[in-house]
Order: sequence, then C-alpha cells, then structure tokens
Amino acid sequence: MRDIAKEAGVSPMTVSRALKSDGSVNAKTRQMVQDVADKLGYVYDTTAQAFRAQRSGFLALTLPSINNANFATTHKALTESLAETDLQLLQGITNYDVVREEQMVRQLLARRPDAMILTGGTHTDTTRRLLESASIPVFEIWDIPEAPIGHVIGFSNSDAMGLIVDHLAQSGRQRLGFVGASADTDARGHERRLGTIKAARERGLAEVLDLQIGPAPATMSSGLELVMREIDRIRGLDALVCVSDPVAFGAMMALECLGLTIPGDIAVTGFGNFEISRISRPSITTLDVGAQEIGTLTGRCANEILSGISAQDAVIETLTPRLLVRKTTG
Amino acid sequence: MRDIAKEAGVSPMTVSRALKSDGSVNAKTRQMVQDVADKLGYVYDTTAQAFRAQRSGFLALTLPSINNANFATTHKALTESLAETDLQLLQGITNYDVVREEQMVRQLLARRPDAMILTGGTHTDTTRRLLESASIPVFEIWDIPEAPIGHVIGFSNSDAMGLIVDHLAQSGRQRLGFVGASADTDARGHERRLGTIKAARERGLAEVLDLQIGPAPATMSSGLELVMREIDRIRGLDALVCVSDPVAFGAMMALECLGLTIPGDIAVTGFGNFEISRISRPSITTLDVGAQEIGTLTGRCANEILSGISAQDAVIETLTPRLLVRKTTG
DNA sequence: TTGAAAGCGTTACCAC
DNA sequence: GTGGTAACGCTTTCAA
Repeated sequence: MRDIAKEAGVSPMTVSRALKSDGSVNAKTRQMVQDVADKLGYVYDTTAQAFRAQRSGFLALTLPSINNANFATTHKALTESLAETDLQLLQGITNYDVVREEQMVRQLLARRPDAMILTGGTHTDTTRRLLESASIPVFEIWDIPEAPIGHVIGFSNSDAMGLIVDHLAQSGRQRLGFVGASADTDARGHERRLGTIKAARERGLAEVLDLQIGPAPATMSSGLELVMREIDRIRGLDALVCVSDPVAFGAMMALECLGLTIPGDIAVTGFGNFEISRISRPSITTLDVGAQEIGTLTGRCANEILSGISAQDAVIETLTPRLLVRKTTG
Repeated sequence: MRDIAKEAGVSPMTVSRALKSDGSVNAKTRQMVQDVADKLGYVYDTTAQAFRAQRSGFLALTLPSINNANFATTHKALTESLAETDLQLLQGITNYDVVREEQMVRQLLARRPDAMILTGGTHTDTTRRLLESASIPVFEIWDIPEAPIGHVIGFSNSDAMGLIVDHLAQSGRQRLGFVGASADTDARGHERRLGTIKAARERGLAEVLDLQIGPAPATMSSGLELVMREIDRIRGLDALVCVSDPVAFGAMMALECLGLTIPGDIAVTGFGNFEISRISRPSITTLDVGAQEIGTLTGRCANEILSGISAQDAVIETLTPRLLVRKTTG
C-alpha cells in the first residue's frame, strides 16, 4: 500500500479507503488508486487484515469425508451461498473419527475462524470445551444432536428411516436387514440403524437383521462384499435397508450376481439420493435429505449472524427428508 | 503473551520461546510458563504468527470440482501427506472455469499461501501474472501443460487415450465415438478427445464420432441423456469412449435400456478407475491415472521445497496411466 | 475528503 | 538464558 501511495501521490490511508470502496473517498482518486494497484500487481493482504481486525473471514467446516456426493453437495451449496460475502471456507476432514475431529477443530480454531460448522452432533468432551472457549457461533449440521452446542441445521437420521420402513411394510415386506458401517465409526449411520430397528418394531415386522460392514466409510465395495459374505442369512430376508445409495448399489450388484432378482426376491433401499440411485437399473428407492438445502441455509444463517443482521439466538432448523420411491422396491 | 509474561514474572520474549520449545530456554522456566499459559486458557494466535513471519502455513489448492472421486482422492492423499507437517490446505473450487479459477487464485493469494497447487494447466493470462508476482512455488497437477508455470505432477491426458484406443483396436473395434463435455469447459476432457481422435487416426480406424454432452462436469446423467438423444448415430458405432467412468456408466445404462448389449453390440470405456467401474455389471474397462499418487507426490514435493530440503528446481513428474481391462470391452 | 499516529500479537535481532 | 526493541500491513481514531 505504501508503494501504491507513493506512486499515486496520496497517503497509504487513502489507498486503504479507496480499495475498500469506503465511500468517503473521491471517485477520481479511487479510480487512480485502483489503476496504480492493478499496474503494480498489488494483492491485498488478508493476513494483515485478519490480524488487525481480529476477524479472519474464515468459516471453518468439518466434514467426515470429501469423497461423498452428499457432503460434497452441502459443501458446494455452502460455498455458493457465501460467494457474495467476504467469508471463505476453511475445511478439515475427520474421516468419521471424533478424535480426528478434535484435532481438526484444534487446527481450525488456531486460524481464528469467525464461526465453526461441524457435520454431525457427536464430539469428544475436549472438542466441546475448545468450542466453548472459542466463543464463536457453532453450527451442527446433518443431525439433530441431543445436546446442541449452538445452532443446528439438520434432520433426524433416526426418524427418516421411518419413511423407508413404512414404505416397505406397505409393499408387504416383513423381514428387513440393515446394512451399515460399524456403530462406533459412523454416528449418523448408526442413528439410521437404530431408526430402522425401532420403526420395524413399531410396525410389527420381524426383528431387523443387523449387517455390519466394518468401519466407515461405507462404499459400493463394502456393500458388495457384505452381501457375498452374508448371503446365507440374507436369503431369509425380503428387504435390504442400506445406509447409503452407494452401499445399496454394491449390494444390488452382488445380489444379482448371486441370482436374486430385485425387487422380486428382495427389495433394496438406499439413502441420500445420490446420482447412482436415479441412474442405476433398477433405480434405487431412496431418501432425499436436502443436502443442498442444509448448505444453503447454513451459509445464509452464518452470514446473517456474523454480519449482525439476525440475532445470536440459537437457530434450530429441522428439515424433513423426502421419500423417493423407485424400482428396487417394486 | 504479555499477560502470561506478567503472571509468570518473565518477559514476553521468554514466553514466546518457552511455548515454541526453542531450546534456548531453561526447562524450569518453560514448565512454569506452560502452566501459566494453561491456567490463563491461552490460545496461540496463528493469525499474528502468519502475519509476522510472512508465512501462513497454507498450501492453496484449486480443484475443478469437489464432487468427483478422482479429485477427492488426490485431495485426500495430499492432506495425508501433509499430516506430519505444519502445512494446511486451503482450497478453492473452480467449477471447470478458468475465469472462476482466476477469482479463486486471487482470493487464495490474498491469504498469502506458501505455495499454490493448480489442477490443470490452462489458465487466464491474469492468473499467470498473479502467480508470477506472488513468487511462491506453483504446482500444476493432473496435466502436462505446454508452458508450465513451475512444477508439474501429472500425466498426458492425450497420450493416455492411446492405451484405450490400442486396446479397442486390438479387440477388433473400428468405429469409435467419444463422449465428453464441450471443449471449452473441460481442458483435460478435451485433451482426451483430441488424444482419442489422434490415436484412432494413427491406427487407421474410422474417423471418431464426436459426441458432446454440454458443459462440464460430465455426469452419469449427462452420459445417459446423450445416448438417449444420439442413439441413431451411436448405432453405427462399435465402441463408445467416455471421458470418465460416471459418464460411461450412464451411457451404459441408456444403451442397455435401448436394447443394445455390452460388449456384444458395442464396447464402452471409461476413465479414472472410479469405484463404479469396478462394481458395475458389466464392469467398465478404464484407465487408472494414479490420482492418489499425484496427491502424495505433490504433498511430499511441496513440503520438501518449502522446508528447504530439496532445491527449487522445477520438478516435472510424468506419471504413466495404467489400462484396466474389464468386461465392457469383451 | 484526506492525513498522521497508534497498535493489533508475534518474533528476529541484538544486547546483556 | 533472558530481555528490549522494532517491525510485519493494515485500519481505527482523531485531527486537519
């Protein structure tokens, strides 16, 4: 800025104001300063700005995985809803691990973000303490935590499964199996498992067969391998409820390979409305949970709170998943 | 730090050194300072550190899309190879758009990253200028640019297609079609198109039918819709070369839906070794380009250069894609 | 509308 | 081993 000021024959202060479109600076002066800045290839130093203003402009975000179309959609929507603001996403990947999440939160907080967005509502005690003492707005998304830290924008993973079980029961399915990652590695997936078991009980179906595919993430391969391994127990079922669409697709490939027809011999359901569920043949009955809406709402909400437009009151947005009936359930 | 110094009865300088494990500070003093810091709930300010040291600890990364298993793999490998360092990824999504890339580069540079990693080798002039004047190491990955800015870790998208065309020619295929996004929205995809056309010519096959699916990203849906729309021209082909595995899968679903058998009536190939290519039935012949290796190498290389272990000399790593022959090509 | 001064939290450098 | 001083690039505050 000093250089620009010298070149333009004004004070550094005027340069600062000109580049900020401060209003209190002559239009001609501003244009001149702009031109000089461009000529010198000046790039504004956010580091200094963050330091001075004690405001980094960072929105910290933790995601379990980046290689997941659902989280990617939320990420994208979040980025887009932030495009017109001066907020920038700073993200950490937790690999579905609360200890790793704690490390990421620590690392992210060191950058002094203006707010923190956590995917999921399950955290270590230390994580909660760290966030508390950071005194910044905290958002938990993709979940409805029992003890929210701050704001919540999500849906009940457990209740959502009621929609699926209802639909299966109505189409005459009686003996359900649930396919998902091991309980301790995927809190949201485990909620779905519990929700399925609960709903099946309430509707008087047979006890749900619990089929665990090992640690998260649950992938197409893990769905496929599980079916190959557990085919004997699976033959006794008439519906396979999967924790996500990729798992459902993998399971379906294995079932067909083993000679079972879908939905004739067995129904299959997914979760998340991934592209594969619409494109595959047969297309997969699934749940759209509004991954995009979560991102958009969170971005808007964070921006409003940080810019003082809306109050700090804890926002609790509960979204309602939508059942998409397709070919795998007849 | 001032507060800690006062409380501990030492100078701020000693506090700084004690917290840094500087070596030049008495072990007892350090312990005492540590205790006081913990008691006061002190959190180190990376913002100030970055400002003072003119070294942010950020590694800036641009990606065309986050919702792409290939780029996600590179991202993950990069993150992991950085885990033991004090470098942190800061990323921007370009949506396959060089103008958007320019905006992202500007935004990222404002954070004063220690190095910049660009996916792809096609940029606006302004982007090149910005990077030049930033005087930080620049990496271009996933491509072999004609005029590299700095370091390169990638492969020739054009040459890679030679492997596919060779394989198709050897299996007796003569009339190829190429399915990809429009030329101006996906530089890497366009390289693949040109590579296919060139290889087909060299091997004396019929002229390649160019089938464009609109702007990137190329998805399962776009592959499916293209086949539905262009089925009349496609019936004259005996192989469909697709710009990526998801496109190939979408195309395959449409072809089967229209009564064509794969690979009997027509062969289909993908690109990228996405999970779907291994799991789908029939499994898809594809190319593994070492997405993970690109990430690992880039992370290691960046860390070595930034920590002064290796020289600044421009690194050019050319990886060799690997052909994976599966069921869609007979 | 513009300018001068002070300071944000940290550390490099130089004294002791 | 420890302390003092200055400086990083910017903006808030006050004065002109």
